[in-house]
Amino acid sequence: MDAFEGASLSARAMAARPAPYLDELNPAQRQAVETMDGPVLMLAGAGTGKTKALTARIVHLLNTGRARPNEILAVTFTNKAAREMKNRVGRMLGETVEGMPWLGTFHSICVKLLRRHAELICADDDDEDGVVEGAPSLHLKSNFTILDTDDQLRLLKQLIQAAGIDDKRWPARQLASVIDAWKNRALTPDKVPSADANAYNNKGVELYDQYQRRLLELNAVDFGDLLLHMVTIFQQHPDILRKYQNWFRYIMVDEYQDTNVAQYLWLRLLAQGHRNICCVGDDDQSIYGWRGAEVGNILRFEKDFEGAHVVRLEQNYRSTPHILAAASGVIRGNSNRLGKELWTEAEHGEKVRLIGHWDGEEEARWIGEEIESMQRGTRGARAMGLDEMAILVRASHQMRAFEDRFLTIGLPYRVIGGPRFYERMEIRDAMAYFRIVTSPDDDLAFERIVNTPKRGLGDKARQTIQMIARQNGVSLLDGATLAVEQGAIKGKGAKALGELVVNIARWGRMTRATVAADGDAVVEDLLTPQPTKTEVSHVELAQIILDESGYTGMWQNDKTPEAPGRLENLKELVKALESFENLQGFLEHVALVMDNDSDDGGAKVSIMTLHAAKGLEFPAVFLPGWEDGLFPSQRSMDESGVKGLEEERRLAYVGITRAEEVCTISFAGNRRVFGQWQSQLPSRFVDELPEDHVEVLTPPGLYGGGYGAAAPSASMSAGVEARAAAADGYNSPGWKRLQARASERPVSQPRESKASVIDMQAVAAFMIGERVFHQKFGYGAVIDVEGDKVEIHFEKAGIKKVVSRFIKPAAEADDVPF
DNA sequence: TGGTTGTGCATTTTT
DNA sequence: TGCACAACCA
Repeated sequence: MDAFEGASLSARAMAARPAPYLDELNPAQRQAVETMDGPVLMLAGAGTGKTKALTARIVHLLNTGRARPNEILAVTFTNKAAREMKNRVGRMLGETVEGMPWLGTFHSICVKLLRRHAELICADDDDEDGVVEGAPSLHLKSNFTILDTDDQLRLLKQLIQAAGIDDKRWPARQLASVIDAWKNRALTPDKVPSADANAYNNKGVELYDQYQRRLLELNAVDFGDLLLHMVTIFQQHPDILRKYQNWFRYIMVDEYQDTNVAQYLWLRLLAQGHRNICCVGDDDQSIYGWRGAEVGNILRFEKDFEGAHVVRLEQNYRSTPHILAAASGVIRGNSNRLGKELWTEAEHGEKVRLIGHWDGEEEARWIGEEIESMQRGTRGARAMGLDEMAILVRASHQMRAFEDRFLTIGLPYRVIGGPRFYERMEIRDAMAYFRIVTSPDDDLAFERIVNTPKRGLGDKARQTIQMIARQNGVSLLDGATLAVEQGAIKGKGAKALGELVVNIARWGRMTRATVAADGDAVVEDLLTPQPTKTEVSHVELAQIILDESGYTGMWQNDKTPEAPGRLENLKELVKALESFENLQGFLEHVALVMDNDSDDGGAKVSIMTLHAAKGLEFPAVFLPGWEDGLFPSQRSMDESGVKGLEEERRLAYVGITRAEEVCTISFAGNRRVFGQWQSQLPSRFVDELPEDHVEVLTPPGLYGGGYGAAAPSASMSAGVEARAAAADGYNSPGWKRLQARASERPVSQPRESKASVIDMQAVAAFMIGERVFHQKFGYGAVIDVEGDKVEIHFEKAGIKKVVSRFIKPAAEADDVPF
């Protein structure tokens, strides 16, 4: 079956004349839709109807007969966005959406393409004259498996060990991220610039090379390869590139600000011919710099594609003026922008609300109650449903506080973007079973399941299998068979392994039987007698595999609290099989298609990270945890400096602009970090909120009432006055002044408070260069002061960041000069 | 082999 | 604080 075949809706779409969808657009949107030839950059702010415009453009292309559905390449970043766009196109056309095979994520499209050309990826392919001795040159095969992060780590770990590198000092995940970054920048091992060569203890490139070779041996690719391989193929095979350039007559890219170098190259190669490329994006919403996205791509679009039309979408249909103004105020702090001013016709609306809390738990408690009262309609103009509210956090560990709280008060919630369904351990185990059954060469799958459930096969047994397999040049599964036959493995393990091998072979036969039955054997079925034993559907077979292998049993006997959930997931997995023809088809699609959108009814509050919230909108949004170090994240600032800070600010912008009616920002004075209580300063972004559009709320509990003793722990129990002081400092309009004072005051001052009392005002009482003493780290010199955190170069312990109340001026600690 | 205990470290963000 | 991994013991 060729994906290039025409699609059913094309004929009708092309015949259609009227274009009612155009009437629904505003002038800017309409311009973006009707500028059909040549490069177009649609600069679309948050909530300006860019998806609508993009969809209309697709429909218009079809409607005017400029392209057939399968000649349009439309790329999104998430499966969800792709699905949504398909649905919208279908709705606009009043047709089903089967006909847009090239609407999808970068990854899903590249999988399709790469399966057609996999054999072009090989080792040592440019050497014509016999280089390889003995070893046949390796080619990728079209049935390659896609490595997930876990497999990738396992593989790298093996390589690191083989290279004799101390895994503790250079963990595999570090190598993984180095390689990942290279792939994002479209750097194959031979192209890694020498400036990067010292990455990973100078062994980075070498290991990268070995890793790629190993992947080829395993007939596998990782996420980055999907794109990178396609770029390589396009670069090395102009004829193939030309074929696709001609085929994809129109190219559309959503969220262009998030493209990395590899994606950018890929797109540029494809668009080179006709240059009918339309990119949509918002430089202010570029929040994936950390995984290689280059805001530069959107900033230099006009240079890349000369004569590009730039259309600005600036009318916002989503939020109230106050919310919009607050977001604009924050994003104004960034310097490198294309510049857009969003405006709205909406008039009324609440100001953005700001509230400070004593600690993270109180914050969760307050938000919980606020949600309940909004639900009842006691607060604000109308009663809201739970699914109209969302809590957006910076880092996923912040979710815990809310989950705890909501569980105790019985507030239904849903966490979006947790570990994806197919990434869960049990799902991957089950998939590994399916994989080894359908393709016995899959060594990764074999490794994963040999001893799951426990079969008494430990490290030694596995090494033996490895060895035998390598000696005979066969797969691990065959190696295991040999090992059993030769008696290389003894005892319980041998028996269990023997059974496993036999079972896998048997299931494999059953699979092939079901494939045949599902296939085109209708006529033959009438002629040949029914194959008696093979009358199982692939769904039943999957169940049989899981049951007979003992995998289901393993979880049934497991008494940990997660076990029932895992069994539930397995059931779901088996159910998901129903929509596929056979196991093989399922395996090909699952990794890229399945997500955990389990819409198990009932209105629920959504909890998610800011990243996961991009593209979504909610009437009411809570943005907790606006504290320096948490948001903006310390790490982001440490690693990428101003660039990092600007990305954090864009994240703040994304957060605020998710809100339609009510936006509530909050921060806590104290937070538990690694089980330690730490005092926090409000985020610098809080200061950047324009005062006229913000209402500062007073937290409950300030006047003695409210929540009783919320003292976080005995040692830190601060007593009423400190608490009141904290709350007062933050929530009277003085919160801004307090911060100003703190930052103006890197001067050494005698501090009055004792360390046992939390005093918000006791911040930053040290001077840069001052010699200080710390109980644990000893003596050191102050390098930097930031809020109440002081960065110190300790003589013994190196550079550390310490909360100021844990250090003393060196003179106080010890008068003896050094 | 497999289970247990102990240590050290960690929290961004994900197709 | 809690998880992951390593060393240890049965």
